[in-house]
Amino acid sequence: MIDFESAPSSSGSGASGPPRAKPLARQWDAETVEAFLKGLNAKQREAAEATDGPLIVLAGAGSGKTKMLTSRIAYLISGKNVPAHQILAVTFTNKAAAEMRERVEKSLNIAAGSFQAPPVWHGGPWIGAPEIGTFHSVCMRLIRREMDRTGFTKPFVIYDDADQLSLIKGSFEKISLDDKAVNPKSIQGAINRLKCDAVEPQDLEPSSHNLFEKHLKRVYEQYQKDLFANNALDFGEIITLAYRILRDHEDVREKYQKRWQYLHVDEYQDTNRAQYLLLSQLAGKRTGGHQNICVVGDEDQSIYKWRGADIRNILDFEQDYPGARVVKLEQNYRSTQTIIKAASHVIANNQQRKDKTLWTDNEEGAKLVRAQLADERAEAEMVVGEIKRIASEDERAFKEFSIFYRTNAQSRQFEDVLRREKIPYQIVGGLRFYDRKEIKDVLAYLKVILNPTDSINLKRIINVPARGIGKTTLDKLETLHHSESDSLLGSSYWDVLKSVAHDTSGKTVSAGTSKKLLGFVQLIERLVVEQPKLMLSELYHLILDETGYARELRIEGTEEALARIENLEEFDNLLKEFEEDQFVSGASWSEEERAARKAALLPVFIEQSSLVSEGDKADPHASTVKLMTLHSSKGLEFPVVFLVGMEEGLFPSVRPWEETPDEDIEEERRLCYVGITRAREKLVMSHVVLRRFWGNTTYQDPSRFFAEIPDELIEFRDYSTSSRSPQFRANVARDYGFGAANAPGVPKPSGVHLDHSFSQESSSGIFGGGASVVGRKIRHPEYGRGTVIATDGSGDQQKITIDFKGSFGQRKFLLRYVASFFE
DNA sequence: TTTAGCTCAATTTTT
DNA sequence: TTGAGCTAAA
Repeated sequence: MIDFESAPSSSGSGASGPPRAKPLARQWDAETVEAFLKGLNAKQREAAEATDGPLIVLAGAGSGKTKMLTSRIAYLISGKNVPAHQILAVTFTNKAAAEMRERVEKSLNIAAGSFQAPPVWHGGPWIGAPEIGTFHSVCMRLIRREMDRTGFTKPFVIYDDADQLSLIKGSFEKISLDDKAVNPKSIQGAINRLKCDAVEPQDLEPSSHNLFEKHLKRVYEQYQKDLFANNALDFGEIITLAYRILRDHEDVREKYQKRWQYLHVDEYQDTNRAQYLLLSQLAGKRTGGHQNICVVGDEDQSIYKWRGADIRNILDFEQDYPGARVVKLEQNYRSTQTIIKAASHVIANNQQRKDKTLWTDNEEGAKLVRAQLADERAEAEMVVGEIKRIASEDERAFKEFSIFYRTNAQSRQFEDVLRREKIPYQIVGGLRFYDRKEIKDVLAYLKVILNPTDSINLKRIINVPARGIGKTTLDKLETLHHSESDSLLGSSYWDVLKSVAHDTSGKTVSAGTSKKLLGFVQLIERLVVEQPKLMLSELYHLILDETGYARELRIEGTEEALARIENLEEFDNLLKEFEEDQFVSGASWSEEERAARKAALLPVFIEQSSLVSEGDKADPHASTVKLMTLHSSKGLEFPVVFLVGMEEGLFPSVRPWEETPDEDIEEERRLCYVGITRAREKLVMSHVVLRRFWGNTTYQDPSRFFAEIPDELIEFRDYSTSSRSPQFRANVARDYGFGAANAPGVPKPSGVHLDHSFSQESSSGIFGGGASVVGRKIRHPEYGRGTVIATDGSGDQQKITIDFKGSFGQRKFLLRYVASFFE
């Protein structure tokens, strides 16, 4: 391993060393340096120049924080003569990282791509480039550099959520835990939450009467072993492993504290506990860090609590880093005054926030619109109608419009109408390209070729396409595998598979079956041999040919199969593009260098594919209307925004059977704030009277967030009486036994429409007589076992507090909804 | 071994 | 309503 502390700061790379990005040997005169800072406002400039010591920048929506960050990095390099490689900047998305990299390069006026890590990376530094990447990519690089501290040896795979769930189900079997006793998905959720909090299995102390927690600890322990045995990491583990390396090895920690002298963290409000601890290892006082840490965030845009983001990280920064400088960026350059005022009024209802007031010099702009529609069909018609109208009246391109919804399920209505009207649209987010079945299948082949120890991907493809290896055979293999690993031989699933395939005695499986297995084993072995000789796309074609994957789909011939073939072709393009990227400007490379690059194609591609999201590629310039969830909208902006489904229960989202804590409502409110502040000029918010959910129909109240916007900023348009669809009428008639003529004025059942059988059963009141339920045990389908520790309210509104111990803690429920869960 | 029908569950998803 | 995952029949 190359010691990068003593590496020369000029490009004195050894004869056979890796190619390096060109060092920034340029001299910067004061005038040029000043030019970097000139475009900033006073606050932005203050933040950019406060380079030493802890700094927190509270950056409101649209306040130019990326501009500030990139100028700051450019200033560090040019004005402060900080070697570029001593600068680290972490973001959450690849897109944000790419943008930052690009903009720093641009302001330093150096060729785009100079900051790209060399594709073939041998563990040394690339002098002259700041390290800009996502938490996950930065941690992966660290882990790879320090691989000898981890026990991992081979190229590892990164398991996504689906892979993780499969592995967890396997862990259940290994410890003979019935997946009906606890739901593997809730265990998965709990494990991931624990990882976000950097809690390891040995830290858990399950109380003796809490079954869920006991199971959790056992599964978590086994799961960690299984991950290791598969040479696999999950997303949470990438962060926690990097953290543990730094925490447990002083020399490594010191090395990185020296290496990265200036830390930058974007979207700090979304960091979780593990990420927080990781940063403390690099910068913290207690760990001997330099404390040159600049975090940028907006507590009002923290919308990932449910994924472990800990809002305290941003709220408590000043305590964590005493003497921290605080700079607020409050001027918004994006939206009209009306939009900013509305957003500020909404967010002012939150308790958990810092004192920060967004303002703008922009013009007042049009009033917001609140539109009430009869049902979701009418809502979609209205939105698309408005898009057409505004597009022609204001001469706007379709790319200037966007539709935000709370849940993905809402997109369908809009898609239907957009398609009918032949308006080009694009769904941002949604199902990732890499999550499609056929892509996961071919990726699984690639991953297995790289790392046959990876049992999850091996099992995925062992009978895909169908080659006559059925459940019975798989069960036998599984049993063998378990007993083998018990005997500490440490054989992988792949080893077991090979030995069974070569066993023609007919003892374990029939001769016919072992022949089929052998066919598969030889296929993989052939591919493993061919891999280093081939370009990635050639290998891919070989896989498709040898397995007959595409052939099968072509024979199937259904529309779905054809779509899959298209995706496989798209994947081919992607591979070719990737190859070209890896070989740009490679004319002068030696044969060895070329061979090394070729061999590295597969591992580099695999890792990259595991760490990218669809959103990274969504083309903002394509002239299409963009549809996305509110979560995906963060960081984007559009001239015209439609915020749909603004109804109680849907947005803010509420689970009717459970009391919603204020914190959750606050998070929904932040989501609303994010949505509103995406709009530059026009914002239309809509809600419907009647909405169909999973087959049944409910009356919807308008979202409480409307009430938080002052009347003078918003115009109300009621389309619900004129736009009633036949479906609407039919539903009202069916559900309420009267014609639609009465409907709009009808006394609305408040809140959510209840399922009659359910509410009747519970109101008959097994516990209605006032008998205390405190101390009773309950088994909740989602949270497992718990004990009632308190009640309040009475009658229909009686609530109980249940302590689930473990990671779910105490939760409040309406008694009538959980009455049937008592043991 | 495959597949047709059944049950069950169902926010948000940067990596 | 939709989809995934599982059991019972071909």
